[in-house]
Amino acid sequence: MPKNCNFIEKLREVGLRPTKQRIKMCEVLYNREKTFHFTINDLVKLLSEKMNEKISLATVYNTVHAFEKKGYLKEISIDSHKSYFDTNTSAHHHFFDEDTHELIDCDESDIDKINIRKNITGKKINSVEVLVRVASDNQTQK
Amino acid sequence: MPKNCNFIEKLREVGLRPTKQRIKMCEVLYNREKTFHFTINDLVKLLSEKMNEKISLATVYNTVHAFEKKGYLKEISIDSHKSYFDTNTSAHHHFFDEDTHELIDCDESDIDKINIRKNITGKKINSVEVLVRVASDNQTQK
DNA sequence: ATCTACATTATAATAATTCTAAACTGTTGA
DNA sequence: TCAACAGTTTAGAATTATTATAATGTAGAT
Repeated sequence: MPKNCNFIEKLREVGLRPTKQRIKMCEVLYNREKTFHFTINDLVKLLSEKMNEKISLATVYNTVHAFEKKGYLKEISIDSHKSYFDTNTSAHHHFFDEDTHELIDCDESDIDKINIRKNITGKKINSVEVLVRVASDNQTQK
Repeated sequence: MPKNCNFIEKLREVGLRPTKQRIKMCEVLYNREKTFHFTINDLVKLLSEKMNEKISLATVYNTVHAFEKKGYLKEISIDSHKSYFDTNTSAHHHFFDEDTHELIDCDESDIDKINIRKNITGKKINSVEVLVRVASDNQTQK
């Protein structure tokens, strides 16, 4: 979703009713310079800061999943304890900083096209994703 | 860990006390032809089938994590709801069958070496992993 | 303005995992 | 051989993330 677009129209287009909770979520998610990586927890915190009224946890889950289904958000698998989401829904790869638990997008040019030689009969490839785990260089201490 | 090796010695080597639970777990995990992908739930089921006495869930968690820390098992991130583990601890990539929720190892030759052009200052690359999601080819129906 | 279908909400339920404290068991060394 | 200790196992409680439920609220069409 583009920055500062008409969120009400955007929501209507995909058949989501533009409620004030959803509009607020759009603003928090998409009105920013860079793409945004977050967990549900991050998002709930941000929302309760930026909203005067409180928003129900269930609504955040429901809306995030609705957005995911409509292609406004993408889920990223990094660790098994939490779900991470990404406002950049195009096919792209990630760095994951194991010190800070931060996700960083890769540009197209950062990683060469992946060439898959294996073929599984009767199955088609849905996605190919690379996760590069990085950590502080000087881990010798500790 | 090699198949049919002396698990008692292996466990001692890394400072784990060879209890009967741990030895049984080694047998279930490593005495097989191919590498084994599993969730904690899979493992608990298998163990309770193959053991006369029951094994505590907590013990399975503890031991899996002990094995992971010692490098006998590797955790794989696929979906955020469950932890998957792999008895193949070398660097390798995976196919994930979204229909059956099965993990399949890639051989060295299945995917070309990944070339990372990006560099994050002060951080070193710990791992580079590719996950290829596949699903049934004829998804037109339904 | 009213109606209706869909949304939101608080709360309960579930699922995966971790914690806890007591009982148990390999191992070490007398 | 056996006592003692440190590391393990255990059942169950606690925690955390997520989903389900059912009552209430609200956007949008008539």
